[in-house]
Amino acid sequence: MPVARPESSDSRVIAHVDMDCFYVQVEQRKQPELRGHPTAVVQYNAWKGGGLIAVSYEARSFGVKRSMRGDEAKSVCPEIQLVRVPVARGKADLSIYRNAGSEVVAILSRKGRCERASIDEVYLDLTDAAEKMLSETPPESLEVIDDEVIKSHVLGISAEPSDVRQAVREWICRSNADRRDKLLACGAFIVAELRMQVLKETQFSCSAGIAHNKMLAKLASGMNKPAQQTVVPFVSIKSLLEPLPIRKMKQLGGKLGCSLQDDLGVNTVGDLLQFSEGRLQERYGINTGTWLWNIARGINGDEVESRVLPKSHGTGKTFPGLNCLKTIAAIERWLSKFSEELAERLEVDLEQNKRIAQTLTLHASAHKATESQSQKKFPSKSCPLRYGTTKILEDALNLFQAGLREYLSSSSKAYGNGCSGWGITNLSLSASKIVDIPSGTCSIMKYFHTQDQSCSSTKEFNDKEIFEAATLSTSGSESYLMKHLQEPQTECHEDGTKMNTLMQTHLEDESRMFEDKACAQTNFSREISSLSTPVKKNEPQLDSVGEDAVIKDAAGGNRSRDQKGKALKEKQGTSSILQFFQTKNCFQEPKEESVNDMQETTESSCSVPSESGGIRSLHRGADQSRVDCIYKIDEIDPNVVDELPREIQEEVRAWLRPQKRANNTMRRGSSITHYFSPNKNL
DNA sequence: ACGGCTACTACA
DNA sequence: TTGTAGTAG
Repeated sequence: MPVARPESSDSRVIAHVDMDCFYVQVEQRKQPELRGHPTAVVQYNAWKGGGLIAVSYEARSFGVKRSMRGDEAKSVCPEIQLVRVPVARGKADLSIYRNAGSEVVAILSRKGRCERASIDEVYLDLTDAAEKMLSETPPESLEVIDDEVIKSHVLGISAEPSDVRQAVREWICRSNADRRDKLLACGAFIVAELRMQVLKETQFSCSAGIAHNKMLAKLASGMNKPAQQTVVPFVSIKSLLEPLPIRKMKQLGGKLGCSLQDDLGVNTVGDLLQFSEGRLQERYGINTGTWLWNIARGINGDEVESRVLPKSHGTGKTFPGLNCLKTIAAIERWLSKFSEELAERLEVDLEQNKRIAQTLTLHASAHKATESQSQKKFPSKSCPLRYGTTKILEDALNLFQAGLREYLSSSSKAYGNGCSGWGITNLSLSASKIVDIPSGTCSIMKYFHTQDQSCSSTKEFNDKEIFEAATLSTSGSESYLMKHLQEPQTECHEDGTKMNTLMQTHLEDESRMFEDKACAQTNFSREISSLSTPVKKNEPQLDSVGEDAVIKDAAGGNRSRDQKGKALKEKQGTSSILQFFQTKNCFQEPKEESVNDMQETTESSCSVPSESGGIRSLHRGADQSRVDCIYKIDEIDPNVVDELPREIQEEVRAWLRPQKRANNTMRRGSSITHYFSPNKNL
């Protein structure tokens, strides 16, 4: 449900930029011979020529519509060129469009706050830029005005068609105009400029709306397409909205809009004006009621959020009708592909944007197989996200099992895994709760994060530990590196349960110690501690440097590191120390024990049944960390450090150096050891 | 149950 | 916090 937000100002300059049939343009750039021809992008081709997801304007003029099948489009427009969406791992892969969208965002974000609203839509807050222009080079002072500005559509301008251009020119340059209009005029200049830049640098055309808020800008961007822009002056708002069918408004295209029509007889936005705020609140709740009252008047306080990156990554597929998945084996096959794609995208996000995702969620829809399940929805399930394809797969499978168990629980009969009882028609996996890695971690992060895929031993709970690719906590009180790049350890505790109880007391000690001895830290650990989110009182800031850490190659260390290093170097072009860390390649298929091992726990905030029928605790705060990959620190040839970029050489040397720890008895067996000890609860 | 895939927000 | 529902392109 939409919610009302106070309006910070009624003279902001907000733009909504909408790419024209974006997927088509992306394909036309790739294949220029398609330009000018009726073209559509279609995904999958098996059934009736696949479904259209983007249609060029040439094709639209033939009556081709989105959501037609490919065959249908061909019959309406025989010369249409159908371009298939790329397929990877047996499913549609939209990454080329996502990446193209990023190109556009990079340009549009130059002039003000930029919010990526979808793969092909962006909101801009150009208030500051417009005010600057108005004070420095107001439109009335300009001698030449770009044609792209003159071609703007300005709502409410009355002129004969032959005079429109002149009327727009005058509106833009009026020296006695309302300040709000002048700001919008400046916005029109800025947006025209941006759109030209986008065209020049990406070859993509776009349309835009320029108004005083997001809602109006969005409305306007769709009014004149393709490759045009539309301005909504303040005085035109009323006449724009009054006759507008209610369902044209964003957020009112679905059930809410339907309810307004059916229950209140509201067919246009103007019709809404007759209802008091109280009445609307009565019917739709405080928030939505106020929101409705506001939008009827063109009031919308939504801020343009500064966000150019997505808040989540997802991948999934539908399996309609007889294609539904009926066995765990089939589920696993697909989850495996999804895990791969997700891990890949997360990896790119980490590398490019220094962000990590914290939550893995599995969504599914199920076929109704029995009456008892017919109404029941397959529940979605989440758990902490661990990086690496195999870990994601392992967790996803557990989430699925948990969901399935719940889904089937109501049915009178107990269904086995066979081909009985259920069929999955939609399955997807997503990664969310993405947070930035604090700056300063990046230098070293780059060199270690890539170990994820290769680092997937499931004997992890019994191993000594040093690195963890990425794991997470729900507490948010520890640093990223603490969770991911663990210090060498001095001890290995096998009993996670005991450790947990010990931890509580040790944490406080550790916290005090940290404050006292912060300067004794190595560079490496200093970086670690600098990463920490601001320390709250009583929240431990952990720090520990293992003196005699044993770092071993979890793969067994049979090959010399030089061999392994060379092999990887050629393949990946990375420095050898990194390869050393990467080459443990302790790639193992998940073993059942890894799940069956799980002990029952009573304190978990979220428990899912494990395959063995035990309970697997998912959110355990600080105890999330596991470590899989182990190295012998003295196996690292100090010379390879020279191959690292200078900015991290010191960090690594300090870390490799035997620690001088005069007064460090507390460190041995200190809380970090417990903190990162094997945790059988997870 | 053939409009597939993705992603966001609000809410309980 | 996790999970659901609604919305949109």
